[in-house]
Amino acid sequence: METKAALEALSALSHDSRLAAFRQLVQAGPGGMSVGELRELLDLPPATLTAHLNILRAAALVHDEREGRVIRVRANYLQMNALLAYLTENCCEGKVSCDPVSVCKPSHSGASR
Amino acid sequence: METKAALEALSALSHDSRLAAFRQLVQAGPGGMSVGELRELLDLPPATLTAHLNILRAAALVHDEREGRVIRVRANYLQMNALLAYLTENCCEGKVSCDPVSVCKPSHSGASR
DNA sequence: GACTTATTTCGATAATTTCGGAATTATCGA
DNA sequence: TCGATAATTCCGAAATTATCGAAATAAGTC
Repeated sequence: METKAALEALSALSHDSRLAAFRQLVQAGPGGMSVGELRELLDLPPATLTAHLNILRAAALVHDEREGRVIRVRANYLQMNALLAYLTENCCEGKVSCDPVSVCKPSHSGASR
Repeated sequence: METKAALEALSALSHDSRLAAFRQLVQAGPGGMSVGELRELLDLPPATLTAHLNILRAAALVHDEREGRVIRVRANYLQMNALLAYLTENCCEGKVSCDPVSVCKPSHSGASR
């Protein structure tokens, strides 16, 4: 991951509602959630939620898939892990335990609902 | 770590110069760097760098210590790890490999230059 | 004390981000 | 095709954040 992408991901996450949304999705796992479920949980006006989702999307922190009238959103674990790795890169002059971060993977890639 | 602190850390890191500064410090290890060294590396006017450092300080992402005329700044690895842990908390409904993050520790706490 | 270097605070201007109502697009079922 | 539901785009006022010169503070040297 290069700096630009990391910055985009970090600014995306540096907002109350977006951080909450992302964490909900991370905890929801590979099944993700619909925009509507998210909207209800976070209690935001639709336009506001969409604006936030667009920022998370642009940062590639979430994925989208339309399922009929509903849009299903999922956390992008690869991008999340890439961000964590970026932050800790070459940590401590390489002298200490600084393995490349490997934290969370979606169970089987492409798992559906 | 609670949400408020995580948010503060994320916004602190979501800026070009601050991210660069923090990563320099992470890579510098427990020895840290002086504000002056940082200023030269990042090529920023003193007032601007101080403003950024104040934000990283408020977020507890860095520590300070005055050494004579110089101020030595160090990355706060505990806070960094807490942030990573916060982001991945309860990842994937606990179904997959989601161990609490443990990424980087300062070699011996309190090591001085 | 006078001088030098290191860093911070102040404060004013400039740039960016946030919010959300209203209008719009997409999909489905009848 | 019509009506309902889901989600998005548009856009501009309000709030927040960034930038940095100039003045101030801190510490060391002579």
